[in-house]
Amino acid sequence: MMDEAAAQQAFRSALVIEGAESLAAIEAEVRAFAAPLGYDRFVLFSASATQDEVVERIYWVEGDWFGDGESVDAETYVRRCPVTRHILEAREPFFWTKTIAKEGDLYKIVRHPRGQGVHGLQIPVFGRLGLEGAMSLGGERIDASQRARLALGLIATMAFFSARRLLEAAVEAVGPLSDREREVLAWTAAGRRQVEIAATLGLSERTVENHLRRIRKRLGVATTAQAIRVAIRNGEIAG
Amino acid sequence: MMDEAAAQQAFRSALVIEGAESLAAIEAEVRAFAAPLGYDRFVLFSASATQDEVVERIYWVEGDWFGDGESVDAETYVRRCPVTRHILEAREPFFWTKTIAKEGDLYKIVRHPRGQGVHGLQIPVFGRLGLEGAMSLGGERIDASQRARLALGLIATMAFFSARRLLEAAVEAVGPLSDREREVLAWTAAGRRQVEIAATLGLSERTVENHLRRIRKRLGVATTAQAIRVAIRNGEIAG
DNA sequence: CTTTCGTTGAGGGAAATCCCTCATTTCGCC
DNA sequence: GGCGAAATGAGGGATTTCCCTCAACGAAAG
Repeated sequence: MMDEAAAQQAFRSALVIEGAESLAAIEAEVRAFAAPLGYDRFVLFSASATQDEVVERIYWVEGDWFGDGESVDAETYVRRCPVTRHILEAREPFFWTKTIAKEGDLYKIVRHPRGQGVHGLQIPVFGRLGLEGAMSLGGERIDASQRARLALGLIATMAFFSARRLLEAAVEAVGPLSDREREVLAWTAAGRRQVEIAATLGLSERTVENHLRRIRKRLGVATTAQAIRVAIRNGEIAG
Repeated sequence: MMDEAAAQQAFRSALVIEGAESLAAIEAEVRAFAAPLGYDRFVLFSASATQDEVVERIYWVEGDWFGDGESVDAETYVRRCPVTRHILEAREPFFWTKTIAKEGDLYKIVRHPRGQGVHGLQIPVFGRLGLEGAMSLGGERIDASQRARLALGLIATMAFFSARRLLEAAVEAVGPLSDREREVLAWTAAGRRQVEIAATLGLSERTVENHLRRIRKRLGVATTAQAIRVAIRNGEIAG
């Protein structure tokens, strides 16, 4: 059970993670903090609520998630795990339990995991565009206290943003849209009007309008509404 | 400066706030936790990047935010404060400083507030729909350490969700769309204009327009472009 | 050093959307 | 039978978006 020192350690770890300069450093810190609480399986990934594929990109996967002898790879496992899909409806971190039944694995969202099997904590990470990522931690004898939930929530959120900062920086500029265009479109998808976006970004209405026209042209669509869908499909903006 | 006991207290307070049954209880807990850190001014409100008004509803305002003798009410103050608007661009909690210059108050976003004037910490709160609220804390001699930032971030996030739970009883009833509405929206997402959809479905332009308005209302969004994203997110239409 | 590209901004006008209210019909339900 | 919700449609006006062209500036690329 988390004590005073652990509470202090949570903030210390969060700061270390925030300033981390490599994914390995993040992993090490998370591992070190979570191990005493009984967690020894980790998954960290970016996500979006876009239809089928919840999981966008997996940053880190570690530990014995599948029962031994399973032949599925980590990626497939994460993507099809029902617990992963549940973050679509989740508004906050939640515990889950996997029990092995005769018909196969049975996953359940629970308030207080106990008993046999693998238990875990799934932490959705929200940002300006809604669901942006998540972290899942698991183990067989975990600290499932409310305090652990809060502390791991803090750690996981920091880990996600920090990992994304490190990993997505190099990969940026993939799509045909420029940064500015993506920004304008993201705000449009968020429901803001041209004049509002202009105010927010410190531009003239004209410029925002010009950006949007350019966006439509680039995406080869007729209307802005369609541009939203195409952009989401292409991963240009978050779903 | 936050010590071990304070770290422990942060989690304890967060849990108290999570389980609070009245706004007063939340306020008391936040006050109690923040006071030792030098914070004695508070604002808690729901916000949205999808409306013209950033601030939607103010849950709690307390403390001497304006210099004495000011005649503006709290609401007006919060709504027009430049720091408040900055949460639109923020991705994480940030410190700010208000210095009193001859030409009026000068607000600045800073990393380490110091010196004369009122300092504060603004904490944006994100949820499934992106920016959903924020909390601002201020004082004249505040603990602006990184650890305090994390702890107050935790407290503020919890305070917001808890306050909203109490005050916005049956909000967020994102009702499902009717078949016809879904059909109209699907065509819209496909890039068709209202008049084209009317022709395709054998309706009048008016009806298509009325359907779209109803859709926006149901999804609780401001523009059709936003409706596309929200509908995709909810699985109403294909992404 | 020239060209390209991204970003910014504008004029002028056409087209489309959005907003309010009101009304009719159909359909399932108690 | 009456009641509410969905679907349909309209009037009339206010906003907003969209389209075309033109132009300047800086940075990066050739």
